[in-house]
Amino acid sequence: MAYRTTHKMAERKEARRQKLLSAAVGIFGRKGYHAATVPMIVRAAGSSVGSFYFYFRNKEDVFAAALESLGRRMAAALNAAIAAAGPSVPAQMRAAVKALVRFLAENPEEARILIVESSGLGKRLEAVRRQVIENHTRGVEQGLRALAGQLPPMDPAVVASCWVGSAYEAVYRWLERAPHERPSADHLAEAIAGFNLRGIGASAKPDERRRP
Amino acid sequence: MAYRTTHKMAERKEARRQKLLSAAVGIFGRKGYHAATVPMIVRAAGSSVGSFYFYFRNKEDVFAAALESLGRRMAAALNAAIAAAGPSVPAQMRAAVKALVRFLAENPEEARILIVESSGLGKRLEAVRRQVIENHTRGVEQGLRALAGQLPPMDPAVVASCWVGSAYEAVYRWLERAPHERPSADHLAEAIAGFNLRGIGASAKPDERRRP
Amino acid sequence: MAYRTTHKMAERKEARRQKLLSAAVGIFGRKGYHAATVPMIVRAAGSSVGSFYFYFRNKEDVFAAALESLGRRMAAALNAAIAAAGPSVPAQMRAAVKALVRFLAENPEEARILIVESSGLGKRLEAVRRQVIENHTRGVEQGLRALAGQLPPMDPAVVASCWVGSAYEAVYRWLERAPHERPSADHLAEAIAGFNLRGIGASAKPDERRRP
Amino acid sequence: MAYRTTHKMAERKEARRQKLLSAAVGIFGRKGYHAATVPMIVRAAGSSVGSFYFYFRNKEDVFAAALESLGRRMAAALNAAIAAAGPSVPAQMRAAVKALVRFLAENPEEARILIVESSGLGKRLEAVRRQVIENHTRGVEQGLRALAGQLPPMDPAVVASCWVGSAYEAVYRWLERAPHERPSADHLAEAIAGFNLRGIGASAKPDERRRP
DNA sequence: GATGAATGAGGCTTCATTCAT
DNA sequence: CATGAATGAAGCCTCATTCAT
Repeated sequence: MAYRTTHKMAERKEARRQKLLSAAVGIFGRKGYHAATVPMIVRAAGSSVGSFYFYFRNKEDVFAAALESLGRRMAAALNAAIAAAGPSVPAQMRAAVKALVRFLAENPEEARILIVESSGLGKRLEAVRRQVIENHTRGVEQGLRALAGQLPPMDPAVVASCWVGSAYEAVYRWLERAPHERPSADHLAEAIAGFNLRGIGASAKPDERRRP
Repeated sequence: MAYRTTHKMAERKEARRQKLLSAAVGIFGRKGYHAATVPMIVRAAGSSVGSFYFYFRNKEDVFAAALESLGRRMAAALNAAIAAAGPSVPAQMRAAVKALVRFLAENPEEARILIVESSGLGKRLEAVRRQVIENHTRGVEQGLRALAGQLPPMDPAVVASCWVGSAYEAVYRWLERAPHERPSADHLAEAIAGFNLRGIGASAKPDERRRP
Repeated sequence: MAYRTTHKMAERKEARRQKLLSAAVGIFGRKGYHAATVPMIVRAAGSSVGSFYFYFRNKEDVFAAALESLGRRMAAALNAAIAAAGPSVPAQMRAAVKALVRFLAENPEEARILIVESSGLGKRLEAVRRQVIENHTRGVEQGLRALAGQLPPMDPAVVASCWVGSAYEAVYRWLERAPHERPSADHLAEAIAGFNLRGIGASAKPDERRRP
Repeated sequence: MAYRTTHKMAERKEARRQKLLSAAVGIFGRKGYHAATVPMIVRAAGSSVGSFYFYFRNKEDVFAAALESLGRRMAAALNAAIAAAGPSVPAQMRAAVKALVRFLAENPEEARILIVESSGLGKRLEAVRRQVIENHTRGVEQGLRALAGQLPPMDPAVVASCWVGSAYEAVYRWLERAPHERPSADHLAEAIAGFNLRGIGASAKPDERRRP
């Protein structure tokens, strides 16, 4: 019976950690890293500072955890979209862009953490943030290399940066607008995908993407 | 009569202000807004806290001043490049991208202020920062509208964001690399310009840009 | 279960607050509001700045708390004296004067806070300070109105001010003298009471106070 | 001619000093000692900090000067009133009260400096302030001693304090009210004088004051 | 494990005062 | 003499982190 109790305890423990983590995401996304305080987070989580420091080494630590969780979830979303897009690399890339936009649009607090509120936080955190973006960029870069022969000559590293940069900036600006006065997330995704696909020299038309 | 020497004094005054301002740019660019402290700035400027608060209302104020100066200088650089590029709009846009990259490559501290080290600035400062980028974006948007008929259909607002986003992100990533292991700024600019011009559906080849 | 010991903790908490508060009273009474610094107070209380700001919002806040506690205790002392003085209003008023003098003589630091060390407190604090005196004055005014028919005609509002002003100033001057070269607090109280009772036209002799 | 120039210069010098001094009175009376800043004062005087420190040793110094000037002018007003009141001591004392009230009512900023804003400013200034009030109190005390035989027995020192305390407090409270909702200064003065004269056991009726 | 009181380093800012022009 | 830029000491306050209960 002991291990069962232990099991439940572990579950509770993890649950509490998650509650703190998601409260932190909310506060960080809304206030930014510096304006967020540990008391704020624990209040939002219905917990206590003591608990906070039991589950996380320090403030930086939750932020990193938030970023990492975000990275995992984003990667999962992208991979799922890519897998569902069939074998055509351009189609995959388009699907990935759309998945990214949808993900960020549905998780605006996390989007803010990734795009806005995590710059300039010092070596450690900047590294974690870049990790997320680098992963993404690297994925794009691979796609580009796979298509190398069929595209105009270009520097894949730079162009991959352009690809993700254009997406993030466009989403950022879109998020800044009041929800009722901005186009749909799908329209946004389409526009970004079009720009990027044309940018790499691939056909930009969504309906033609698998045709010969 | 000594106290009438208003002229030289005004010069010295302005000089001191500039010294503080550029010291602030340096610190902000290197450490970020939050990690930068007023004592750091005044030490770097060879000045004193008292002087600092004589010339600027507060820390936020210098940052805004830095950002504004940066915005002005950047706009000047872009405009000069555009003016020199002749009447072809695509040529102008290409020239602007190259000027932007060159400017940021030559002023890496200011680039960092604008792109990286600016998280959690609070409404006011974030607005000033965005202003700089918005101005830029708006310029691009105008270019796009001017070319409307000759380009594939696209949402100019979104595409303008993509345009500047791709540039900033690519420059950012370029700046992160050690100076000796990165391609030349010109190569970078060329690659970005290529991507962007293709992205909007214009010819991407630099040599064709002025032909009818 | 340890963390359930809420009772003892609450006691300790209140004790700590009280210690800070009374240390503050001491410093404020000795140095005045402006010359008193938070570090001084916490040192006197054997506490820390952090704790100070845990218990009080800011320096103004402690001062207000000190003033309010003082007001309560003073009112209690006056009311007790009045209650013990029997039904004769003049006797009550005399008793109140004596109680006031005794209270201030026994709490010289608080007396200083109330009477002397309180310049330039800003609207908010000055209002709290005046509140204490106003309460007192209002009490006197009520007494005067109760006696209206039996006294020479007078403006009760002004006369009430005179009543309390004479007491505070006399006490202040008395406190300024070195303890060994001043008359007894009782003598002082008697003299003030005599002056004030004569001032309102009531019999000033203590022994006659209850006769018809 | 030289001495004439010197003369004029001395005049100008004195004039500038006076301008600073009266500007200081205004600011001190309105803001209090601590909230008043040297820049504020010099701006109000149309002068400069440099000048300020030429004419006064420091901030404390102007405050003391303001207080001293106030003391002189008040003493002059009281003495004039006393001289005009004829030989009857009670009449003189009544006249002095009325003159005091009138003076303070006509110079509310100075009244604030004397009564409110100069407490708790440290040894030196407190001494200057007390000087002003002590002078006044001493005058009252002398009157009391002159009347000794004709009055009920009382402690002249304490009673003199009561006398001035009642006046200052009543005036203070009167000044706090909005100008349009307070009784006339004369009414105030009459009420205070009545209280005080009764308080020392002298006849309180103004019209009977010179009768045998 | 949970709690929240306690700590103190360190940031921002003000302002009296000085002194070169 | 006038001016106002320059200085820096000192105060208030925040908040990440620790630790006794």
